[in-house]
Amino acid sequence: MPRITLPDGSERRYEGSTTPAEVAADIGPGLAKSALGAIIDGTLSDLDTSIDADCALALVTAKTREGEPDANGLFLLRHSAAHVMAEAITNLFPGVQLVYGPPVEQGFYYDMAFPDGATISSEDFERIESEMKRIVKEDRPFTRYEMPAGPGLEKLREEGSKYKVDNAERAIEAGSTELSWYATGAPGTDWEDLCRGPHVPSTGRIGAFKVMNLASSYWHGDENSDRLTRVYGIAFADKKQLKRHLQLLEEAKKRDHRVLGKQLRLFHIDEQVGQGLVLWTPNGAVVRQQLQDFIGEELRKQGYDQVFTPHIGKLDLYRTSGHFPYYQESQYTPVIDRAQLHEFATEGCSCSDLANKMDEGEIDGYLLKPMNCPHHIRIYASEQRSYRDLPIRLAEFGTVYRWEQSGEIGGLTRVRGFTQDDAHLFCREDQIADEVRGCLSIVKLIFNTLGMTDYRVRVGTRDPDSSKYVGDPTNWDKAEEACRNAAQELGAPFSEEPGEAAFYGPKIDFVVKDVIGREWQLGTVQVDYNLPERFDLEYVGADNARHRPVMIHRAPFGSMERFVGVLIEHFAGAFPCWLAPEQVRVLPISDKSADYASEVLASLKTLGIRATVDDGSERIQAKVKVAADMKVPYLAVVGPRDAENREVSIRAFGVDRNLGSMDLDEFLRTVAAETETRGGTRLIDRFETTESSTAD
RNA sequence: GCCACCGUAGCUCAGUGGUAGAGCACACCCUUGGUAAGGGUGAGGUCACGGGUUCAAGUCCCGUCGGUGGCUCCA
Repeated sequence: MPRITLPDGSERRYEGSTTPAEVAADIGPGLAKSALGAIIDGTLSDLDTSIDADCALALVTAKTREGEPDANGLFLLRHSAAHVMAEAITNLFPGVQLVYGPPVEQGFYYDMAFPDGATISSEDFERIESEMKRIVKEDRPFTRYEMPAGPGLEKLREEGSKYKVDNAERAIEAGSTELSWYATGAPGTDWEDLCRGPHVPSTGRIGAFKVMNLASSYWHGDENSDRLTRVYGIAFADKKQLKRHLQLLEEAKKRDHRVLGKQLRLFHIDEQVGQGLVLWTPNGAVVRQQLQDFIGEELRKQGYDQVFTPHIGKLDLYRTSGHFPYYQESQYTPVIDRAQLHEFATEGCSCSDLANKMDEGEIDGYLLKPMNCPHHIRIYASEQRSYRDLPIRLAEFGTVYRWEQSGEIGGLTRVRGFTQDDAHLFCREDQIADEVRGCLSIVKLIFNTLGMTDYRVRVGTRDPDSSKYVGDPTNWDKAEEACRNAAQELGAPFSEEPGEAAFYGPKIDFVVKDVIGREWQLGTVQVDYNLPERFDLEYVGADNARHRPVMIHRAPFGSMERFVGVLIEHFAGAFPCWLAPEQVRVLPISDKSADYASEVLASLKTLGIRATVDDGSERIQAKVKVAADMKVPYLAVVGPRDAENREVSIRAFGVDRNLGSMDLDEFLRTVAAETETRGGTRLIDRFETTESSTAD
């Protein structure tokens, strides 16, 4: 006699076994109609799962009470939609082998292997969708059936589905004694798929869906294994939600830093220069420079020393650091002495001979630096260091070059040449905790100033079962503890990921999302026991003996390229006044106010404010529109009335009206103060406004 | 690197094997106006590049370069 506890605490008793569907029907016909699945003692389950014992039960519907899509409801819908899509594709493309089709954050996908010669393209999406519509319209029930592991495997082998056999074997290895299938309709006659479930009750419950795009993937994610075709789709409970989702995607496109980068002329990537090599145009250069000034100022306050180092270094340097031998495939090919190269050529040396000689150190070329640390290390090693000198903090906006795979490059977020806000701290063991904390305090300050609160922190610690790590385990424990504590103090969501430490030390990573939901690692703080060893670094201790310092690598924003890319999307291109390429645009009403306009402009420039004047012959409406398109924070409209009173009429980006006039000197002072305080005080706060963010 | 799609004016994009198009931007002229585009005229093209098929290619085929989405990778 199961006793069922509902989320509100109420209880229901049943004679013999029951199902969530029955419970839903008992609660009300509306719920019975809208229920998609159930959570039984915390496990998401089918609506017709039989309940024989006491349990806690929550029914899952497509929407929460607030009318938002329910995460579990979406999971069920999308998982089920994946089946429907797979059936549709199987019907349309005979011979397709199914691999794996889970729901994911942005919808669902199904991996499949097409028979030799067969291909699918986005032109097929419409056909697939019509076929899916047919299946949905038939409203066939998702029917689960189970078989013991042995016969189940036998069945799959007979069907010749290599990938499904593999899936089943993995499930059995993981402890399953039974395999389950879901038929869309009647087992034996209708389409079916090996699947753990759960699913919505019937295909008709999938209210709205769309096949989104195609991609390739590898079986087991292994590039040496079979290449699979992955078809992505999205599903919602109703058409309205789907429409909203597609609209949001459109909106997101407008925030895309690649789109805004062109529109606002922030940067340019040129085919003739090279893939993944960013040209910072004047507007973007302002944003970057402002950030660098900000970061640099904070670093000086925290006792960092600025250094500059060249873009290349001897190959041997990177042999010592280990970069060249271990990460060769992600570096640009070394630059080799012309005479030496010529000599080898006349000897008839082959390319592979050359590569070998390079590996073995018989050729000493130069490498475009993949990291800044070796140069900074040589600065540390250039003088005798005492324990009293530590910590030594060497900072540089250092440009590094990495040979990223061509398919991975794009926009500002993944490039081949980038400038890190890099620094290396050389310290004593007992200073690690303080130094790590110091690194994070800069991150916190800058993220707060920019209003970037939507980031998460990963703490990578070592895998206790592995022996790949260098350094003393008790020191590791201390360093990990320092990272953990510092991350916690930061106040952002953080996760500890055992096994994610580098072999040379634990690390803290900062991760943000872009407009299309992709996560990007920005900065990192890494404790390093390895490089000081490799370079035989030392300092003289209070005991007059030589000791090994510990290094901390830290680039809290990762690279200026990626960070500015993320920042463009964060602000949707509408930078706060202190960062904006153009802070103020002066708009004369007509030629009659041209003289006053140039006077205003000159005053702004004298104060170092980035300003321009729009002295075209357009009407003021057009000038306002054009300035709004460029997302200029403040517009100073000047006409005869303003000139007479030595005032300007102010308009701010995001506020769709004239804010009124202000005394010219006061305006100048206020904008200058806003710039100086990096938004600490703002001109706009002097007006009663409700800022809208949808001004474009 | 792999799979799919894409590359036409400065930008955003139409274009059915048969004369290269639009809007915006740009130049010039008219308009001198008070807060999200006044009006006119004009200039602007090796249709990414290289081959091929065809009487004829922006359009079809192959290759290269570049872009987009995903996979893999990211010290």
